[in-house]
Amino acid sequence: MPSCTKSGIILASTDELSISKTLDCGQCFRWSRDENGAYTGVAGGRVLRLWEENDSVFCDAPENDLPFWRDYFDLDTDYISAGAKFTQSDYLKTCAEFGSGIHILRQDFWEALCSFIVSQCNNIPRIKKIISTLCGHFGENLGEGFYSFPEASKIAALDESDLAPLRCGYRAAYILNAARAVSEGSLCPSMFAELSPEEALNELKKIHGIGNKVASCVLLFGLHRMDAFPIDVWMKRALKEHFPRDFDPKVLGEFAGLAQQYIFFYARSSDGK
DNA sequence: TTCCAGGACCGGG
DNA sequence: CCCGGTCATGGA
Repeated sequence: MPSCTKSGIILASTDELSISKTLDCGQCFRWSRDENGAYTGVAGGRVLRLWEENDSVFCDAPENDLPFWRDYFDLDTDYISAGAKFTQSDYLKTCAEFGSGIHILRQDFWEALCSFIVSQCNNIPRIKKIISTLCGHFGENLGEGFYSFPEASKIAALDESDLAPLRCGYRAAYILNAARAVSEGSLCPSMFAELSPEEALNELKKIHGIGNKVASCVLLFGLHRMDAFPIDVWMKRALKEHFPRDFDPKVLGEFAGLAQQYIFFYARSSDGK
């Protein structure tokens, strides 16, 4: 992509970070790939374009935003070492190898919360479509067709009829409910700092519309609690087929959530998505 | 037409 | 604690 390189700066090596795996593994819903393999998306009210070239990941971020994107892509965590610990079975090793280059993004808490409410009993293309519509209707216009993820306070002020264009069905009430909790401050990221994994899970599940799975996703993707282990229909199938009946994710250690993402990505990929 | 998708809630056993 | 029904929507 010669047109990209003129203003590109290096974000990471392709050994550290695979942008295609990281952005298409199902943890985020606001990135899209163009015909050249470059990705464009929005996070933190910023638009970013990034691509791989000559064993490096380039991006078009302004210099001032580099710290933000380094944090977002979690570039200060050693994923190569973390992934190398998953040697408990050949299947797990296969998944870890297949998913090498995946990073767990440090996404915004409210965005992850809202996105994974939308995700329930839904498929990924439609989740993306609903979130795109949500941002287009209620986010800030960032130019060139991009919109920020709307603040919780903005959504909290709406009612169900305002969310009708999303076509998200019964999830609309859940979105409003969560938005109000975040907006009022009864639910905020800092309140989880001192909580054990179980306590944090239970705190999130107090919100009507958030159960075990969505809460686990919020912990992993919105609070970067790497031990969280979301189990959806794909994970249930994989666990049933490749793990003992009494399998406890705790045996996978502090990065169990990364293992979960390797397994999820492998299961979906080998099924043709 | 029926089944499925990164589920959750509710009632009853 | 586990079970089945129900909750919208759209694509296969």
